Amino acid sequence: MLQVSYIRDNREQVLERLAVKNFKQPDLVDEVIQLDDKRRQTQTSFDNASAEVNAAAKKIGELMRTGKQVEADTWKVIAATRKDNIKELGEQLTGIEDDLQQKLVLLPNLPHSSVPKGLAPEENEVVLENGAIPQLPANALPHWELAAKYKLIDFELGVKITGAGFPVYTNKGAKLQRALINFFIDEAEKAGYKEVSVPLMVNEASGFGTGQLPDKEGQMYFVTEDNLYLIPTAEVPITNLYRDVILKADELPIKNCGHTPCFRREAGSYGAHVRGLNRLHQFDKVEIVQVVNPETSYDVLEQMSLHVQSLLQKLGLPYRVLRLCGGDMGFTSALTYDMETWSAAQQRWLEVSSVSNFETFQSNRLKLRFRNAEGKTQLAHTLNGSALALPRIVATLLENNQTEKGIKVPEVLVPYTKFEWID
RNA sequence: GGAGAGGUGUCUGAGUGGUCGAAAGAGCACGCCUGGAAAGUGUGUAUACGCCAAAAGUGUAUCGAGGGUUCGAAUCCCUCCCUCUCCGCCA
Repeated sequence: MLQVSYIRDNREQVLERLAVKNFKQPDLVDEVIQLDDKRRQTQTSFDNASAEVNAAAKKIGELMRTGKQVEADTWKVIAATRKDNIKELGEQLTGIEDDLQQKLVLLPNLPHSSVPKGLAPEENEVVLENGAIPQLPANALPHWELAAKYKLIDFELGVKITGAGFPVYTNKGAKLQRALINFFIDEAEKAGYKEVSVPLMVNEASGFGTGQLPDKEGQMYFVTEDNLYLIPTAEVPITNLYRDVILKADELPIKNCGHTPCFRREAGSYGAHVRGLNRLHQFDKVEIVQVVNPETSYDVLEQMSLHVQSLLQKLGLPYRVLRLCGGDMGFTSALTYDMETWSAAQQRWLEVSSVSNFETFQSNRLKLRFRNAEGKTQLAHTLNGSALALPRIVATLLENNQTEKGIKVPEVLVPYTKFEWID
């Protein structure tokens, strides 16, 4: 959520930045400013009226104590007449605040100055490409066929017990999952992230804090009986650990990592391009999250990007890094890098990670602050990234490493899988 | 699921209608003391919003949330949420 004070002081710039994101309702900006003007006026009236009544109440207290009953009664009458006025002003004020809030949550985060303008994924900027694109023989199989051939994943069983998009991993497929999770967590810890294990369901306040609500409730599974959402990413519980927290400056940066399953409804996105592991309702992911001093957040973003890249390098996967254009960026992000690996059998890039700086967009909702050098509270910056999401990594590993003998397990994973070949 | 207790500042914890943004202690920060430290001692120590060019200052709100009674509510009443304890059930 953008800060009203910022919008008020930087109207032109806000409009300019929103245009980069192709934001469709720029009028909201002025509506917010107007509502804020009204809010402040009303608050001043309310405060002044309350101050009068408070003073009268105090006076009555004194008069009562000194036994001046009659005089106290006359003040009571005066105070009573002000009451309706205060009540009305108070109702006006909360009404305005609600309106303001409602409009405010519709405004997306402002993109960083380096974000390219653009509407569609094709306009994302390729920052770099790394790793040789493997040339597979003509009879190379896509991962869903490999998964069947080597009995690694049983999609049909998943359909039976739950439904489409909930695969069952079997044999070395299950082992590979666990190996990747442990590898990713170990790498994150080496990079200074502290592991946390968090709930997989969150309440509404948490959903709001990281920006999933009220915007994207359709994407999350909702447990109606208990009013809880299944997490679409560990970002939600991990970042919300710091909701309503004021940190000391020397507690920054906070670096957490965690593995969780992620649940996404992915409503309306069925089709050939989501075959196999390409898009699932449930998948595993290791997430890295940081809470940092605003001065350092863009350096941190680069570090996080490099961390994700190092994982892909160690796994020997060819990848590219994209700087998302305004139109393809998420609602909450100021700058996002997507990492994609080349899926050799499908002949396409698959997104395996997304690393974002949210600046104060989340922390403003979370009330996540720190005490700065002047001793004042200031909103921290939050960032997160997948490091990494499993299914598409599994997909490319299987596809890219297939040989006539079987599938070669990357060297770095062997200590975790305890086997070198899937055959 | 049944029965009970309770939600106060960073924490412990007092506070049953006015002098309460809130005692006391702990913690923390700064100062004094000390060769240095501990102990001791002094001071300070919530957040948000408004007014003000800004600092200073000042006003308002906030004692789980919302509503009510009252001139006045942490304190009384109602509704909701949450936590804890015991019993039951169970990994």
